[in-house]
Amino acid sequence: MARPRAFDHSDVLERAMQVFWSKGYAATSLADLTAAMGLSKSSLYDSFGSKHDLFLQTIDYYRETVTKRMRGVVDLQAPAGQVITSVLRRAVDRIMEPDGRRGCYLNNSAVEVGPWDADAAARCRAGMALMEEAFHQLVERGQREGGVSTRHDPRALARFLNSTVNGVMVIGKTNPDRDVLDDIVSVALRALH
Amino acid sequence: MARPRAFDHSDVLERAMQVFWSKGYAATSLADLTAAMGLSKSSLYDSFGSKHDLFLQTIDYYRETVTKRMRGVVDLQAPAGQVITSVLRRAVDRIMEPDGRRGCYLNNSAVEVGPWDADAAARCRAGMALMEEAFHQLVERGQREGGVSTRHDPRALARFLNSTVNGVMVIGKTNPDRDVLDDIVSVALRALH
DNA sequence: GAATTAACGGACCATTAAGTCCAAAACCCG
DNA sequence: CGGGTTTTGGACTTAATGGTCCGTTAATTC
Repeated sequence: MARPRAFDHSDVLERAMQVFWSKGYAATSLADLTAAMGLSKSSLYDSFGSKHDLFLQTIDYYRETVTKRMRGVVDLQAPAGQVITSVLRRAVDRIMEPDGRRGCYLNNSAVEVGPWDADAAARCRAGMALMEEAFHQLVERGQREGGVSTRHDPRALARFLNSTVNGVMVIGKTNPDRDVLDDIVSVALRALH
Repeated sequence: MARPRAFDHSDVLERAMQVFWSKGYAATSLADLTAAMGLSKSSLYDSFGSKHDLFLQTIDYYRETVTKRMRGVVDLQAPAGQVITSVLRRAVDRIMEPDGRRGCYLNNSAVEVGPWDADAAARCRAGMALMEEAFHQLVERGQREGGVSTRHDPRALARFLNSTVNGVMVIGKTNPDRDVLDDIVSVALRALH
């Protein structure tokens, strides 16, 4: 009866996110977006509303993908202490990759746009909460298994780990030096064991 | 013979920095700047070159004031371990103040503008290095005095502390909850002692 | 093949931004 | 007072930007 959707919605959303991620919200123009998404301006407005609406949708999209990935990590069979270690180490690895020093999307967005964009800020906060929650589950399991020190409240450790990841992201953004980031992670991990 | 400068250069620079700090670079318009600085557009361009030049100068200015403050902190008579503790705690206090959740100026600027502004990024990196250096001196002294664990290299601890401060800033920006920040600092301090 | 809907191209608009320029005014000091 | 400077106000330019609109084209189903 009619023409079906010719482009994959979440694929296009993903590409929009990549642009915002690389350039930031304000520095991204509609021309950048249409180029990256392979969409005409009219289609963009038809499907996503506006630049700002699109931006909010990319944050939601990011949160969902991260949620999925984190769920996979939390459900891993390995001892939770080791899982936490490898999560931190992989964060460092990713920063050292060519396109990795863009930092964390939630982090970037919250910093750039938070002060004047309550909608975006709320979404970022929700995303951060999910990260903390994932760490929380890992820490609880780690403490039961014995791989993680019980000197601290699991909630406190989860918050600390979340903060550490974000700290690494920020430091890595200004100074992507492997030795520096490894030092940070080493000390942080010491606090867990 | 002639009219002396009618405004205080660094005072005006300070105000410009406050605006950039609160709104970010891109979201700050010339109108915002002239209003806050109490200067006409012509004077602004005469004295500072351009919006972008002005921005770079505010980063330099910030670095200098922070350097001074940090030097004062490093030279404090109290045991270095206690000084470090109070530095972290004060960071949390400042975030809880009404205008404190703006985060760290270097941090914000690096995140927002770093990807496309090499000049600003370099200045931010230099500022971060100064912070790390201050922590380094404190840690070394703390280890000599016995208040800081010698299990880690002083450089590694300095980097860790610097990262922790930045992590706290970012978390505090998205979720300014005192309990969360206190948890982070408590765990981090445990790693030192 | 006709009806229906998705997507495009691109002209068009309104707004706002940064930046320039210059004549007038405010100011200080000899 | 008057000469030399600083600072101002505001008109003006230039160049993007986000956003709207609509006629056209393409794809799909009945």
